[in-house]
Amino acid sequence: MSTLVEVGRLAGVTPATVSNVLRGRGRVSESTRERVLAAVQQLGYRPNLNARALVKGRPQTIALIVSSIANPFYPEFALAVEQAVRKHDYFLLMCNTNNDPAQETAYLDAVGGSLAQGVLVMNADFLRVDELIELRRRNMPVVLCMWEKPDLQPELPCVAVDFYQAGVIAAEHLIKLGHQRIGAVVGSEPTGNHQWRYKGFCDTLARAEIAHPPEDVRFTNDTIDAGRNAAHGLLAAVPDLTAIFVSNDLPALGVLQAAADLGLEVPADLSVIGITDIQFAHQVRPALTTVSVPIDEAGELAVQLMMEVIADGEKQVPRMLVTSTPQLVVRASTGRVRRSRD
Amino acid sequence: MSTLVEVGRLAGVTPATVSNVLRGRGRVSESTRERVLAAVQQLGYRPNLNARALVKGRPQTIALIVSSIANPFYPEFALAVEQAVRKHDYFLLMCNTNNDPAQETAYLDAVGGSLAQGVLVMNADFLRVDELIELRRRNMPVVLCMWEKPDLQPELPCVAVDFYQAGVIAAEHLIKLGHQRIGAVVGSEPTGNHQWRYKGFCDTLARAEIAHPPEDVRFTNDTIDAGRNAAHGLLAAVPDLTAIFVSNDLPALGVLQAAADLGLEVPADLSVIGITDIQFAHQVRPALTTVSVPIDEAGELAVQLMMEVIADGEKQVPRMLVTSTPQLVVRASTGRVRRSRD
DNA sequence: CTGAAAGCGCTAACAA
DNA sequence: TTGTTAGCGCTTTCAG
Repeated sequence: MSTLVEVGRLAGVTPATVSNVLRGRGRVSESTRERVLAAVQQLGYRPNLNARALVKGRPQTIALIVSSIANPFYPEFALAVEQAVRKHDYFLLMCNTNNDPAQETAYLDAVGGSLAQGVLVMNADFLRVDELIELRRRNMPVVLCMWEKPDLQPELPCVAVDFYQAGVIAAEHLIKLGHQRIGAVVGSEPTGNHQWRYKGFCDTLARAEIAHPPEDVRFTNDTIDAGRNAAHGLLAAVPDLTAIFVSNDLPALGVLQAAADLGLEVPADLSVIGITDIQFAHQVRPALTTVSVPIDEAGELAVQLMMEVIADGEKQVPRMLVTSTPQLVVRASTGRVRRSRD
Repeated sequence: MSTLVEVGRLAGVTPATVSNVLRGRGRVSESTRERVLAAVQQLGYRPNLNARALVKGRPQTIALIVSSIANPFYPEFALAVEQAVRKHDYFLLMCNTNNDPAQETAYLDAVGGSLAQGVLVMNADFLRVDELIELRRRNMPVVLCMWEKPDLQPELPCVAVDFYQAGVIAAEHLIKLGHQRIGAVVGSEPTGNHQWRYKGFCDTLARAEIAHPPEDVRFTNDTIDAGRNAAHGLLAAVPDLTAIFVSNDLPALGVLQAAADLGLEVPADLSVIGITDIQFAHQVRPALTTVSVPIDEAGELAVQLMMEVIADGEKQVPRMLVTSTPQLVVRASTGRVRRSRD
């Protein structure tokens, strides 16, 4: 690993000059520039990013904290974020807390130790928000990535997706198809992450004067297996459901499986709709009808907001960027009510 | 962001002493230790990792280069790597080249500029291996993560998975079920990444004296869509296939879809087997029979090898760590030959 | 247009 | 047991 002074020595100039030609600062004569560039080439010089980060006070790194990359939604988002971050010449540090508070603390400490210039946080739920606010107080830029409630500004800058509206859209679709008894599988606690989606769904049903008694809903986890189990329970308890609203695609895939297990035809016997539109949604059979959320856009906005926050420095006023509205994507898992099951 | 000197000032000692208590080096009296710790607490001090990296010559960061995190296999592996890396107190830098040479070069340059202490490379294929060897010559530890040919040592240290054997296992399973005309969908060029898997398959067929003419194979890409299209073509051209070997789970999922499209019952009309056992393999219906490769183990071995290489310093002898053998996982997509299709 | 010098925050001898 | 010193590789005034 050669250094600036070695390059300088080879080119017969001082390190300062090398630094200048390398970043196009200061006026340098054509001849020295060429000599320097040649030396750089010859030595295969690469600037030491740590040294640079040290003198600049902050590294060219943004951390993305997610609870688990195992959920296929996160990689999709992480990819979007990474691309966006690269456009601004930053690097992405992946931080999987894996729902482990110890990991999370370790990451936050490291980031606080200027391992990164800012933190993008995916699942504010799984993190002790206090720690984030604490971090922010230390002038560490923090941006929340997937705030689910656009009409409620959290204490930190965030990118919001209108998941309430996604719930509304899903419900409207089902209602329009003539469904009158619609079950729900929610991939979180009643007061958890998915509550707004469910609320959008419920409010819409109420507006259409469609009954939705408490036994028609199951609260569970955000996984395929959980979705399948919940659907089994739900369908056993309430056999005359003709449709199920699921708060996320992953459990929706599980509901689809439960239908298959029970010999139910989708959508003839049962319609299923999810939310998010992860890649796999259109790769299962029957392909999943869902309400797509703008993942890439959210990633880009998050990074954009991060850049603003970084630029603003001290006066980090909490701010919210809202993505475009989720969109209905009709595929094969929803259809008109045809007949009641026997 | 407070610094060592500030902490020292508050505790009435010099930065060196603070450094010592913080890392348990040198003998420090109990009383000063306590005073220092209190000061650290009070100021919320976090060591500046850049400064540390600079003086130590290398940061606590390992880079993982993958061609695209969009392929669901990579996140699974990335997760495993991240966990392993954390166990050694390193951080993981995610580097998605996205099959873009410019990105790749940018990453490699950055890593060369000591953004990371070592590089884990997922898809040696997509990278100009020369660049990696060049990097290694600069004393940058490089480890290849998923070498497919255990009996051929590449020029760099690597973790190998016996994919040839995986092909053998898949073929044996199909043969044992009585299949005599077995098609193949390979998710790479004939000389690409998946060639060894396919070779294992072919050799096994030959050993069993089962014919496998060239028209029974399709070479395509490693995606669901590609698998589906290839299967459509294959089944149209060779209708009397009773089973299809697929070199990876993703295209195997596509083959399953093609079967559904064509009204073929799996496995009654057609058996399908994949390789890898990604999470989704058991979450589609019919669940995919596959040959599982030890993803977590590969991740751990890769990191372990990386630690060795880092410790060894100069004398980086190329070395290979081989994971345990892939295992047959029988699910619902393969079965005995029942009848020929009409 | 180029050089000299200081300093980012930390660690690691070596002194005291 | 603690302090002093030097320096990691780079950027950035400020002089020349």
